[in-house]
Amino acid sequence: MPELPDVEGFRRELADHLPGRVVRRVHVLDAGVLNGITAPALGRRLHGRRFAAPQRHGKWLILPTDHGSLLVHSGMTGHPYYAGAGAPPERYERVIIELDQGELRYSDLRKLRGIWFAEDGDALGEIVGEQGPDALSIDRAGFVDAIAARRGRLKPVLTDQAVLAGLGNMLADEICWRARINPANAVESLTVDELSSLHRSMRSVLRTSVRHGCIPHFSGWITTVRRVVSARCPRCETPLHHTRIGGRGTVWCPHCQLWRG
DNA sequence: TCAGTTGTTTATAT
DNA sequence: AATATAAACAACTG
Repeated sequence: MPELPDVEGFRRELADHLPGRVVRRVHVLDAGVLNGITAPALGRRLHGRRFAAPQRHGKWLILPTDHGSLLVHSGMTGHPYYAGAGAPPERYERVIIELDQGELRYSDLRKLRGIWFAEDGDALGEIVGEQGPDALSIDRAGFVDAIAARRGRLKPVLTDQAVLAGLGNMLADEICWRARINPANAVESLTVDELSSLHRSMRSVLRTSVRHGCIPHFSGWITTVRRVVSARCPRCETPLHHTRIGGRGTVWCPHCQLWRG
């Protein structure tokens, strides 16, 4: 599930509870979510540390303390959250960090990504890898700069975190559909107007999604019907096409989003 | 039983 | 150097 809007929702929730909290004890229920650090070492690093305000870049959640940062990438199924002490556990709880008030928890069904610890900014940069500008805050000129220098098909470029950080498979389809551009079109083929339209669609889709903490299931959104068999375009009723672009399931309207290679 | 899945990395090929 | 593809990671669901 987690793309930029979900992670921003996690950040918002933690921002209400985490700043100022001090780590009392770390319980690693499943070390499979830890990366580059053992459970005892994580306990030593975090013990007594005080959390500051949580931050986000793309799909990365950054939880700074007074010495080093906890980094969380939720993969497809991860959920970092704050819980009052004694709150019932989620189904796939993996880590519980006891605080002086309440707990910071991480649950994750599939464990595709997980948790890292960065001692400093250099370590953080190594862990998150090359990241483009955050999709939520980029302006039109920055968007065009990031996208237009690339070649290849539009969708894989939009979802490349080194180009633009935060967009995932579903957001990319929603944005392309909103902008009436085929996700398989070559980036080189995009006109100035189409790039502007893409940026406008991205802003609009992100703003609404961030407000909801996820891509909303509204009628009039293509995401809502992407898994429905024989689904039709919410705009023109043409049967939607399903294909695979860049190895990912992709849905688009053959009438609204003309293909030109 | 088998295909598919909202994310990313790695290896291999073009 | 960039881009494309497939497989792998893990644990489900239909």
